Amino acid sequence: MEHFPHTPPNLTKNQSMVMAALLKANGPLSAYTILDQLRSKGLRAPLQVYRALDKLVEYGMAHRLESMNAFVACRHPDGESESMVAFTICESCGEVTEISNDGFDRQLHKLAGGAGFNVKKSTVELFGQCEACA
Amino acid sequence: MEHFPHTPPNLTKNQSMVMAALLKANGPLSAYTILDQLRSKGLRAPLQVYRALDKLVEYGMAHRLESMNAFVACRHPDGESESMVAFTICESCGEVTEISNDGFDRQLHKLAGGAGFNVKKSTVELFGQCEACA
DNA sequence: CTGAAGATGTTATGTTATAACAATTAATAA
DNA sequence: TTATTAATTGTTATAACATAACATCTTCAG
Ligand SMILES: [Zn+2]
Ligand SMILES: [Zn+2]
Ligand SMILES: [Zn+2]
Ligand SMILES: [Zn+2]
Repeated sequence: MEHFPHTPPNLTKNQSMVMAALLKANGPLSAYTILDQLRSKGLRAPLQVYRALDKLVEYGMAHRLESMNAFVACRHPDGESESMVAFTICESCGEVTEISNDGFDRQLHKLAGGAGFNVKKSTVELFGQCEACA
Repeated sequence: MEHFPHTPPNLTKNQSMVMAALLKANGPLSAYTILDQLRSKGLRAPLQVYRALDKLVEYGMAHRLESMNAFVACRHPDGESESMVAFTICESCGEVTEISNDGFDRQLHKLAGGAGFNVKKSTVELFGQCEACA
């Protein structure tokens, strides 16, 4: 839910540094990995990273991968729905991609709705093999 | 994937104790909560619980909720598909339910397949309000 | 300017999970 | 049975992930 890619508010110093680290990474980063990368730029404590990540996730500029305790920059492909987000995580090469689809979003709400449940936020993480590794 | 509810192999002592703790709980339990409950029965270290949980998850008798770092007994409703599992997690009362659906499973594979991804295992966790709390 | 809200810095602590190794028990086969 | 192997258990220590609490500083509307 609340997925607003490509909508960068004015980021603070710490938020900018963390966002830059996520953008230049080729895959998900843990908060502590980010911290290590930014120690040379003055960051010293986990909280400085977690606070920045909280905001970036709130702004829709980053996502948390629950199954990996890690974070990625939003790579929302243009032309795809912004409704719901799913991630594919290749177990061979570690590549993570972000996909979404209106139809799937509706299916998901329908599935839950059938059980009387009103979905506000979803975590969908798919493990398997990417095209290159298959 | 590999969801085999109601297929209990012969469990070992620790596995049985952990499974019993999950079954009598009304919701998800963290490994450390399980440990505390089973200290009186002789368990002393986190690994004893984690090892049992690993097996129970492998057997399909329990599930790990990635977004909560917690575990639940499989409550797979009879008559539902065993293909893929989704969880609803009520943000008001904490109730967790397990649902699955063949159509949704196909949709999910199709969505990923469209991106060239072959899904082997999925994590779907839905947050919102249950019927009673809505 | 001034007060309120937000962001930062820092220390300490809480929570979740695994490494490494020794000992024991269960299953299998000669 | 007995040797061999595989699985499970027990234990200590440590790694990895996340937040509490509090003081300080910055931003910005009124
Ligand atoms: Zn995104
Ligand atoms: Zn791959
Ligand atoms: Zn189940
Ligand atoms: Zn509820």
